[in-house]
Amino acid sequence: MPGSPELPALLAGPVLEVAPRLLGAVLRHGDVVVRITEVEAYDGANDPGSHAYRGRTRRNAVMFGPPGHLYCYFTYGMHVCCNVVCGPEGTSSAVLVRAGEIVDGLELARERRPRASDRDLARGPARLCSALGIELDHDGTDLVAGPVTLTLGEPAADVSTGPRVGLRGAPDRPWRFWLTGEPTVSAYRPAAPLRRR
DNA sequence: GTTGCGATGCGCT
DNA sequence: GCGCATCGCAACA
Repeated sequence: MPGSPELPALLAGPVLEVAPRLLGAVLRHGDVVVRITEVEAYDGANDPGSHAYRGRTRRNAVMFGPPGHLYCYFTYGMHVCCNVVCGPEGTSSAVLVRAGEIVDGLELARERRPRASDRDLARGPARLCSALGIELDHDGTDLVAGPVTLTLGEPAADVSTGPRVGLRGAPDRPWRFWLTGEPTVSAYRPAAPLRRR
């Protein structure tokens, strides 16, 4: 099922305007469909918290490309997280998809995450990718053509904002957005200091 | 609900 | 080598 052809134009605006527009949008991969409930904005070269802050590398190359593509990365030795690339081509901003509600394909999502409650199936960026079956191979996916597709809805009516989760290197900016009152929004954890081994 | 900590491997300095 | 846009589990409140 292809996405809407006007998606890239809708995502080409400033990241702080695009990020809240993704709340309530629908991310689909095969039979599993997620309604996005929580995101974070990353402002490319201007943002010490962004993977693109120190310039282009092989890993972050997709962030520098056109909007409407998926940037996937591997972290903590075992997890995949995904972002929606936004802003005009040549800039490097993106929106991390942090959490969502499964709205279709519940059985398959449960198979992929057998120990999670339904509320936790896509509560957290790595959990969301796991439930959707998104892997590193999906880095660079065109979100109109698929296999992963994004469909925007109407702008959300009740949006909350706060500091981003788990960053050590960046000053706190209120660039996390979520649907107020949603039970599927991930619990806030401030960045933890390093522990000795 | 909270806090503490180990798992795990790649990207980058 | 060091650090990481995390998670699941155990223990506690």
